[in-house]
Amino acid sequence: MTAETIAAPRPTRVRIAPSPTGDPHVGTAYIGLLNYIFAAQRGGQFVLRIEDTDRTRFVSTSEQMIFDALKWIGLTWHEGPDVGGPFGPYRQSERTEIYREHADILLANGSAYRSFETAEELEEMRRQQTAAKVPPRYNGAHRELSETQISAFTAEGRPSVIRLKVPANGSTTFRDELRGDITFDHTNVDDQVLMKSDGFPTYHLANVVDDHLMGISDVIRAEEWISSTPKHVLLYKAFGWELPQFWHMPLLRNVDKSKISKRKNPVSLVYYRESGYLPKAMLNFLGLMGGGMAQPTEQEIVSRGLNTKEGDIFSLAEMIEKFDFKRISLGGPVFDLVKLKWLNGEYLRKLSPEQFLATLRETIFSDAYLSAVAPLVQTRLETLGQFGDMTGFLFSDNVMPAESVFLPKKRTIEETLLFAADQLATLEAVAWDAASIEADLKQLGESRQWSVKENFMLLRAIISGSTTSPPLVESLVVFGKARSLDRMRRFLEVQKKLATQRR
RNA sequence: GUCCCCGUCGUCCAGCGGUUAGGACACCGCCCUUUCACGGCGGUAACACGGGUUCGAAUCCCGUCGGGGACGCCA
Repeated sequence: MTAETIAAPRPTRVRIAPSPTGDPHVGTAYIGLLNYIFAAQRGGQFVLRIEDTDRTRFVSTSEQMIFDALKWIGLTWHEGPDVGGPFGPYRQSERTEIYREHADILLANGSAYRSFETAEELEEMRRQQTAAKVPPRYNGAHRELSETQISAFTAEGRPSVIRLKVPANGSTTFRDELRGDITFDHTNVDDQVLMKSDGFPTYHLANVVDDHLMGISDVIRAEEWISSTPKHVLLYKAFGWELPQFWHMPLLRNVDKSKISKRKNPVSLVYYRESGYLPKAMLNFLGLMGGGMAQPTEQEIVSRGLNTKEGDIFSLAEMIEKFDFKRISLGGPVFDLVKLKWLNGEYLRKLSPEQFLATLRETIFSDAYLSAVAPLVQTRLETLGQFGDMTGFLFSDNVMPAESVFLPKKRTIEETLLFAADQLATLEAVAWDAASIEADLKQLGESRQWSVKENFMLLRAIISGSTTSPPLVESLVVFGKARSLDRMRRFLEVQKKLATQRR
């Protein structure tokens, strides 16, 4: 089969489909921006769909944070859970009946089958395959189950999943608009689970069904999806649906070129907002990633009297005007905080003194923030001038305690860093209120034989950079989860590096 | 390990068969300046390697090497 599908002209409709599993991610903003521009350039529609089919990772506050973060950088959408639209609902958890019906269609036409292995059995299978150095893949044991076997399993009450029946032979080729044809041999395409045993669909089914039902013409998503695209193509074909065009964007990277991750780089948009980055700078920076913007030529710079930096500084409107998807560079761009900061500084300097003051008052010196900080120190200070001394770490972007500050007397550096990592893991999982933080931290200390004093002093040092500070837990609450966790992660990364260097 | 994608200064981009390989960030130096920053000027720094194709290759083809991604009842 070939990828040549004569695409009937259809209206441009694109979407982003974030999962509400935590803080809104810079990658979501990046792909969101690209989709937004794509739609704007073609007079199309930009849809926001919430993919909340994994109830184990679901975070209830996440959806609203995603809306807020996208609006913060200046993106809006024509259809979505909050604004509605003709193709709703836009939350996958509200569409389960639709997926069930479509899974039944696949079952009926032989494109999918029921499989009754338990998660443990599958894990064991993968373990053995990995040990034998063969690619971990479903072994197909239940591909050809007879009706009587299926009835028997069902009668036993065994839970089942529905898997895609990938043809044993042949291959699937699809066209990536940036890369050209990409072919996967079917021996390398796994019988993907489509419906989980809890009745929810996996990404692959839900995504294809929704994209089709919502009339999505162009799927613009991150490169990490390339290897599952053949499964999606197989699904479109099994349903007899027209394929969308696929545009796989390069993946944002850490400094070491690996896929961007919170351990090595702040990735929460909440972090950037609360740390005082301007949304315009963030948007501009994301637009820089992967190219796409034609830089002004030497002649343009001269004739239009542009600054030479002009090539790197542009607005959303300019992006819509000039961004060219066919120009995108395929090498994964490093998310370089240093350059982001420079850009942010450029935007800050452009502000009039009045605007600058107003911006400070809306952001890091907002009434909301100050009124949360003030009670922490009111009883502790003797002059107002001490306010800055006591709360500096809550307004700072760069805190790193010396070893003499954070290292408990009777602990080695190794066990201290290990414990700090445990603190991080604990706080990552906790609801961000004083009682929960305190309880979980204390529980961790007990289980690791760390005294309350050692425990809280270490964290105090990491967060405040000092052994003296306003109350720790309250400070954490005020400082916010995104920034607190990031400070802890930076601490760990830096100290681990220093520790290895010493060895 | 298997499959797929990618490969121009440290980083982000420009370059689309003929350029002294260009710009920005970072770095270094000089100027401005009581300091720092801003600003101005200048500098260091790259076509991964090997074969082709061509009069001519960073640009086209193949291979090698390197990097990344995927391989979940996560998305």
